[in-house]
Amino acid sequence: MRSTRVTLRDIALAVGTSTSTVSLALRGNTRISAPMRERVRVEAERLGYQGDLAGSLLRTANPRVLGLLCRLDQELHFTYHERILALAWARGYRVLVEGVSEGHPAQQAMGLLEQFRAQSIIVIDPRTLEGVSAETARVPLVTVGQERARAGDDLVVSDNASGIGELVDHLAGLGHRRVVHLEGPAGVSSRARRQALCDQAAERGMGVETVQAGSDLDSGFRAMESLVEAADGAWGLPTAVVCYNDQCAQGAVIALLRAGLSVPGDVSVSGFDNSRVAASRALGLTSVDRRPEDIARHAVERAIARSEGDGGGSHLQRVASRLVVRTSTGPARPGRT
Amino acid sequence: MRSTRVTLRDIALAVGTSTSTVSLALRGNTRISAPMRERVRVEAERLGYQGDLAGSLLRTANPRVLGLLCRLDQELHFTYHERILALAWARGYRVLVEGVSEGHPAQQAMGLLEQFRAQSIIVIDPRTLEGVSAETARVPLVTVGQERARAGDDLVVSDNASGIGELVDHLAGLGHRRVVHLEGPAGVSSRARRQALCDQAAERGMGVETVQAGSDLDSGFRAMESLVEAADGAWGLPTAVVCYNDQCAQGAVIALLRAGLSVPGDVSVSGFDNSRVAASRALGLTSVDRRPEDIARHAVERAIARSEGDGGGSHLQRVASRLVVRTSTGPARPGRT
DNA sequence: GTGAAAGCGCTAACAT
DNA sequence: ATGTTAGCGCTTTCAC
Repeated sequence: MRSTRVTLRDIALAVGTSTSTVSLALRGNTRISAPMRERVRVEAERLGYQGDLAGSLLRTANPRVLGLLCRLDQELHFTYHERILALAWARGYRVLVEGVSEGHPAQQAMGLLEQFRAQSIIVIDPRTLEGVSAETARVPLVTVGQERARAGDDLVVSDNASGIGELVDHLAGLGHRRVVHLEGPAGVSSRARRQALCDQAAERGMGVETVQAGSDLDSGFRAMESLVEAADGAWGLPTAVVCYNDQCAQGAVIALLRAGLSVPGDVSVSGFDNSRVAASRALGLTSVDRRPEDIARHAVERAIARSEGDGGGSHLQRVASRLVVRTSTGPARPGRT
Repeated sequence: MRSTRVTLRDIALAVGTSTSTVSLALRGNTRISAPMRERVRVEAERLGYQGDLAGSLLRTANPRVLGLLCRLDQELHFTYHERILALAWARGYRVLVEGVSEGHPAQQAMGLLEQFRAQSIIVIDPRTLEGVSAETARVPLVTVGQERARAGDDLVVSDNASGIGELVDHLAGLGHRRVVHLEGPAGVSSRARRQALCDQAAERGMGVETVQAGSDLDSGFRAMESLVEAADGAWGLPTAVVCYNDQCAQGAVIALLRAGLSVPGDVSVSGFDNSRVAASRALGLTSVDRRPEDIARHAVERAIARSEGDGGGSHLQRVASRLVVRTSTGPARPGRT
């Protein structure tokens, strides 16, 4: 809790050299002799030197700072965030994270990142930028999602088809001939996922019926509650329900259990995103994994390239998803459709 | 995506004045005449001026930057984070958020905040600093949790007793004479909560039996699974279960439902934290709310005071919790203990 | 009411 | 192999 900061100058004075030597030495530049580098390192340690980014930021052309804009209340965004931080750090980049939420609009968040000199910004899900014209951004954007936040930028997109294809195969193999899809909230992502499901199911001669639900626990709960009411017993229910995401699936499972039905005995349920709850023993949701590590890797890759001045055309990276089978899906009850 | 930044100098040149005037004008200093302030504002807008914190940070003694260290994978931390951001922003402070996670240890996170000149740091839950000697921090810390991260710092603490007292009253009123407590992970927080429950229950002549569980879905699920197995039917089960937090409670509910039991018909279940899942219709958990808005308010208050040089003794703020009753608790089945 | 000048801590170009 | 110098964009005296 010392009031005055230890600077390069303090180290230089202590070692008896110049600030520029200290600066280079601390960054491990080989222009400085090994022994000198060591002496500097030791002295910096002793004085408790903590670099000041303000000075560094100001001077250098590429301060190696990336921005990240996401909605941290969504677990998947948190997963991306974690991976992105680790990867960027390993490459010597710092990441400034801004979580967009009700009390902290995207406009503010974006401004702050630019004020701190983020050289390029990774945006998880274009909807995070709702209310901001992406055009106002003065830096390159790398979007993770189904569509670019702004033309000319880079995009890392999940390929839903692969994982959903595996899911449909899995369900067909278990004898399910018809599935109900609990659809997500209106939007590109939801549409893309539904389209993929319909396409893949059609190819395999499986029927899909779509019901409006949403992305959270209660959307799934309510939608399933309605289905159960309308069905009047297990015989009127579909044998399998494919949900927009894991939260929605969780709601659906709870509704089934509350109705005295068994999962997967009476109804099989699948989710999407392979989140923590999916992996839990309590639910054991069969779910589609989007390989967040790979997505994060590509996003960081592009963000760094852009921050280093790569202005070449807008890149597109497609990452295949894959199915993770757990206990929430099982054989279709014979005799039911 | 312009390559070169618009600076104060650019605005000054355009308006035909000096950078110092522009600087003062943009910050609304009344030393500058109103018409001049307006001209500067307009020109800044026209040029798309975006302040550069690097310069500002470097020059000014109190750059009005707070740091926030939390575990963003926990919903409650996210809630605090959101409130803190909004409150700090309203008072003209920026907040740099660092989410500690596996790939991004507390040491790194703390270092980064200091490098960016955070004047004081709010730490949600002292366990967030695991692996870091808090003594190394060169700035004041404000801890939110049950104990200080470092002696001499400020603490904002949840008063468990008030909410848990209400909970015990509520359960007693419903006819419950004995409750089982699903305890959280070993640690101060868990201990404090258990102690509060035992104290409050003792005062009202209610019996408490403690079972080791944890803080997540599966801890609750497993613990409840064991209880159900051991009980062999509803008659051997407690009439009410008080869980460490909402996640744990959720696991407990799912275990009960899977066993064909009803909540609250057979067993009442309560949580802690009043999270989104507690408020969901699917679960409707009776839960203890910690008034995160108030906690956030006090934390921001102290952090700002410290950043402005308030060195006076270490403050302690206690925030009362309160019960939120929902549908997961109901009358005890008559005849059962 | 406004401008000139100094300097925050750092890095990069240019000496030596 | 190391030191000197200039300057990043901003705020803050201090002088007018």
